[in-house]
Amino acid sequence: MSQNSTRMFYYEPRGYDAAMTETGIRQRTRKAILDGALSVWARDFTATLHDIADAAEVSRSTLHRYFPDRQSLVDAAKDAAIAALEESGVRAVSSGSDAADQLDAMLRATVDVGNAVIFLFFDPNRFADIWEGDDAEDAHSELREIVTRAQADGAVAADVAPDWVINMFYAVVYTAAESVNDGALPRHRAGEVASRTFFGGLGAR
Amino acid sequence: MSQNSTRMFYYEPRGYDAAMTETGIRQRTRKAILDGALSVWARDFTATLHDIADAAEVSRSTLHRYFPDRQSLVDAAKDAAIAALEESGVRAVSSGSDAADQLDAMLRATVDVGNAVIFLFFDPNRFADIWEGDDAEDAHSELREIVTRAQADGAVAADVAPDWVINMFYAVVYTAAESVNDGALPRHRAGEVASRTFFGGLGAR
DNA sequence: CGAGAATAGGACATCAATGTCTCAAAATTC
DNA sequence: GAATTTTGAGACATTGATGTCCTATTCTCG
Repeated sequence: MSQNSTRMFYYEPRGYDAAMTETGIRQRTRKAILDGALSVWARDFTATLHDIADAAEVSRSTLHRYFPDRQSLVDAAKDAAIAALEESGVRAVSSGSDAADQLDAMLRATVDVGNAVIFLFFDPNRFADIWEGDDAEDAHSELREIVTRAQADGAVAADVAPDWVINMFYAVVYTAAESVNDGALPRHRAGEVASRTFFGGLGAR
Repeated sequence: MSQNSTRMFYYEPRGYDAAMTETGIRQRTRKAILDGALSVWARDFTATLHDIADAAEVSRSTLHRYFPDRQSLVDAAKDAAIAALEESGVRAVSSGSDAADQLDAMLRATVDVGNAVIFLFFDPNRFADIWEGDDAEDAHSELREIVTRAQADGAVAADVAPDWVINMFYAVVYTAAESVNDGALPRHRAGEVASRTFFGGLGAR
């Protein structure tokens, strides 16, 4: 036929298990896009795929090669956020048995994935389908258990409700994440600053 | 010229002071559109002008006749929300001098304008330009003063921080407003239910 | 270096939301 | 009930986001 004699492979997006069998480069690109989506959408969920491609320092073509349509990127970002959050929780809890240490580790770990937290929880309607039933309770039960124990140990003020501590926990995470996004706070100092603020305000004197 | 002999007036939108010099009908239509915008945008700020026209039971033409573009409706809705909120606060404070009565009245009044609260405050980035400086503090200072006085009177639990009470105040308002929007709670019972829940949880035993 | 892998960039079609305009019908008022 | 006001409905142009496709260029790794 009239085909050119040179090779004409234009590399197509992979199938569902793409993330499993990808080369190192593609894994890094995929991660960059997901990170960009998380940080941009955490601040404004109406942001454009163009905005996300920019944030990920990738062309829009490349973005579409990895995530054919908007929804698939939303789903992947959601999964990535949940995975990051769970991983950070596990890491923190296994940092020792002392409640105060665990709480501190959990705060720093959560600040590290602050964008994931904001992306997932900021707008209750965004992923309302996921949090129905007891899932919302379960998500916080581990943190609540640690907080209660820390209060019993005298490491955290016991004259406020655990819920108040938990609300403060997330308030600090939110503020830290926004400051990092704004560039007002260097990422490597975020955990330390958040911890200092949290315990300086709530730690037993 | 070639003009038809019959009258050809197609009534145009009015100028900036339209709301001042309007007839009763137009005032009611304008209010219906603003109410629709508030209730729809409180739940989802990305909602379409079509959605708002539907909610207001008005055609899209009519909506555009009153608010030429999206931004002008957003601005008008914002102004209406602020006015409603301030008016409800004034009404509640002047309901007596007893702190508990004032707090109860303020809660019921705020539930009445729940959509305005959600529309204005739900997404801190939405109207970030308004709340810069001390305005955010001032907006809550009156409520905080009443709460503190109610705690001193023994009408509200004093072993929690005033901020926690204020957070609960808005949490109850949010929940009530959403329930009314969902149809799960009749509007005329919202104030009563909110008040009962709020004081049943926080009132001194 | 050279083949294969990956990306950038842009042309293009599509779609949904926005905004404009016109006319007919309904509602209101006198 | 006639004049005036107001609305509903739809046709239309515009715009921005999305999604597809093709090609040249760059990168990576043996």
